[in-house]
Amino acid sequence: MHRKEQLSPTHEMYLKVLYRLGQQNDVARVRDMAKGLGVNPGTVSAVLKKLEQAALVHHDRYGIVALTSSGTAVAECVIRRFETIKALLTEVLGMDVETAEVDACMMEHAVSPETVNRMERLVGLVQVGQVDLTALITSPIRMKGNRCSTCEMDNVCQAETEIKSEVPPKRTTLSKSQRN
Amino acid sequence: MHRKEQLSPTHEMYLKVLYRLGQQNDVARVRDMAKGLGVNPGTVSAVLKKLEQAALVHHDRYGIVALTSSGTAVAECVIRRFETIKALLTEVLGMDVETAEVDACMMEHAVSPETVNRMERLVGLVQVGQVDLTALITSPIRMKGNRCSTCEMDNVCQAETEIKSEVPPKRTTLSKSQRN
DNA sequence: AAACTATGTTTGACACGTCGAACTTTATCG
DNA sequence: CGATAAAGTTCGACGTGTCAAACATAGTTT
Repeated sequence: MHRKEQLSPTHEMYLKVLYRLGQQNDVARVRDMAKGLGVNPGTVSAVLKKLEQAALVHHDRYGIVALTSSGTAVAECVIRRFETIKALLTEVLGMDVETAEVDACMMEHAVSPETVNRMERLVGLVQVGQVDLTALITSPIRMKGNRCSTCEMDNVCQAETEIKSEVPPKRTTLSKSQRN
Repeated sequence: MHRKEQLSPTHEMYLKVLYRLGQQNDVARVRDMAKGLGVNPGTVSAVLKKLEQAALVHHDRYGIVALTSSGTAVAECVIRRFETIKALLTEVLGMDVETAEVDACMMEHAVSPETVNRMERLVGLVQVGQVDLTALITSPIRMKGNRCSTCEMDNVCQAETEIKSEVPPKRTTLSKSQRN
């Protein structure tokens, strides 16, 4: 079974935007994509050519753009990854939606299928109320080494080497094994 | 406060490898980096030039390569991200180490500082035994939409459109931005 | 239909990260 | 020391993704 070329993050983004546009506007045009991607129309034209060669989109000159069935499948896959990561960030880690979306949009191209599956499950558990970590995670009790909030500010990180341990034992939600 | 240029994933990788080499071998040379990065020595030479301009490494012609102090700081930051994500994947989601490392290596360039902080905290909670999700996450009970394990195999995803739901609607933050 | 405006395409240029091959230095060995 | 090997650099080339500007087409107006 020949494994297909891995799509670049860029191409995944193009497909994702195209999918969203299809949902919203029913049809998508080059200009919409350019807008949605924050990119030059000329660039869209160029990329569309490749996407068409890969049979992921249909696009006749000066016409509308549409996903093929495999393009749709890929887009849905990307969107699933995005939504899963976003949900993990907001619902499990308690991040704000804006940051979560930015992060998810970068991470969505980097996760393996199995990771997505497990993330999805974790999110499900939280949504179902079986697990609630937000309080714990966002509580003011800081753990050692937890101090990189301005990390990327200037690409310098205050992190220390000994990052682990030092949490007050305050058991809450289901814990099955304590190996400490 | 002028925010520094964001480093490319590539540059972050170069710094990370350099850091690791310094730890292991005490000194690092171009050939080591090339090996560690799976890349041509000529490429390393080229990239090193930029890294040097950015004052992240020292490198005199035909000599050894070393991180500057800011290079070291960046490398430590990247490594912290890597270790955090890896720990999340293995210890929280129960992934195998190999996959976790591959995933973490891609994701490490995509997470915001705050996300890392929270991931770190979650990992801490699990390590301390306050939380244990592995059994739940990996249990055979499959949830709806949890079905993309072969997703990237051929870039086609079996995921259905209705991936969500079946879980009590606990939040509604969804329909905020549609361009992501 | 002619003009004008929206939209889309092409072209030439560029930065990045990469390669392979030719060349240069440095190191080592006989 | 001088020859040879190992390591590093440079050079020319390439694919990707991007832009701006020139050009082409389609769609509306009048």
